[in-house]
Amino acid sequence: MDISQQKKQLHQMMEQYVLTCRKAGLKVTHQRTEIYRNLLMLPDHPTAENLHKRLLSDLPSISLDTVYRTLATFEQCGLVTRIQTTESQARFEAVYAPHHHLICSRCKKVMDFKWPDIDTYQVPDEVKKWGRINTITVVIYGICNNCESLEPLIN
Amino acid sequence: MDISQQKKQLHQMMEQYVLTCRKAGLKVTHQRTEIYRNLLMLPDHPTAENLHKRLLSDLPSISLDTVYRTLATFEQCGLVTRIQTTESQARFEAVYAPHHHLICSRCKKVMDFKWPDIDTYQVPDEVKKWGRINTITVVIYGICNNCESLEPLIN
DNA sequence: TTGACTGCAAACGATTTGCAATTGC
DNA sequence: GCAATTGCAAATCGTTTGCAGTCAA
Repeated sequence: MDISQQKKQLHQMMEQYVLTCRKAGLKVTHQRTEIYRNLLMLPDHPTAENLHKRLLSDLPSISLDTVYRTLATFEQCGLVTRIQTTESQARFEAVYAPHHHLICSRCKKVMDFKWPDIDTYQVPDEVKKWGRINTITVVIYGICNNCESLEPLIN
Repeated sequence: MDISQQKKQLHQMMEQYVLTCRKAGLKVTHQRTEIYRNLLMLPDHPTAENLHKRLLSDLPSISLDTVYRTLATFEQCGLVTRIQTTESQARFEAVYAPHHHLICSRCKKVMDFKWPDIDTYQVPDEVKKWGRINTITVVIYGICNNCESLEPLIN
């Protein structure tokens, strides 16, 4: 995808965001808009703190609690997802398409990947009997190439 | 599996636990043993607090920080796994066999299920290129039958 | 104009830590 | 006996909340 097309898509997502806010009765504030745009432009699963630090250059007075509050609000109206992790800090991402996560056990970075086939596979019977299934997410743990080359296994 | 066989298996796991502690240079204390036994006997993915409350009947003086400390120690030597959740409290389970999780979005209860076939499926190329894969975990979100029958969707 | 939203500071819940007493090896 | 482990209390971290001023609609 070329740059101009990316811009177009970003623009569409931002318009969609405004509509979603309107529908939910939320005011479209400067802070909220920048938080959402930042999540879209740098889709690297930041923590609330990460996000806050990045936003300070554009919004020098934005407070960390606004970031927390906004993420909680966005989560409720389905604009943002809280990612499952074993870390103590929560990570967030803008909702855009079903996907799965690759997590590096060393650097903790989360990478997205698509696995459309997963939905075509038959889940075990015990799962079907358990209840109504909503989403199937795959989380793969491993060591990313970068970490593998940086840190030797035995030192 | 009948009761006597279950007892036998529990016994084996406890013996294995002692060996793992020895190998890791950990002392086999009363508290550690009871924490591990409790995790094995009630494999319901408790939080540290859940676990602490249950242990109080057998060990009236055990402190919550010991439970936390012990779980962290067990995690490091591979006896226990910290489960990925979006909740603020961490959940734990004794490590015994590869499996996946069914999480009810309403009651938050976690159920285990096996899906041995998952390992035979081909992961996407981008995953193979990312690095060295360790474990593949599937997390399915949905509503369990119990919650579905208890709470109506619209009220 | 007005209620929703923000920044501030203070509270909160979950988890971790320093320390002296205790216990397994 | 000695180092590792525990219980206690206090500290810490991430997150949430009450409040008074501010801003989008």
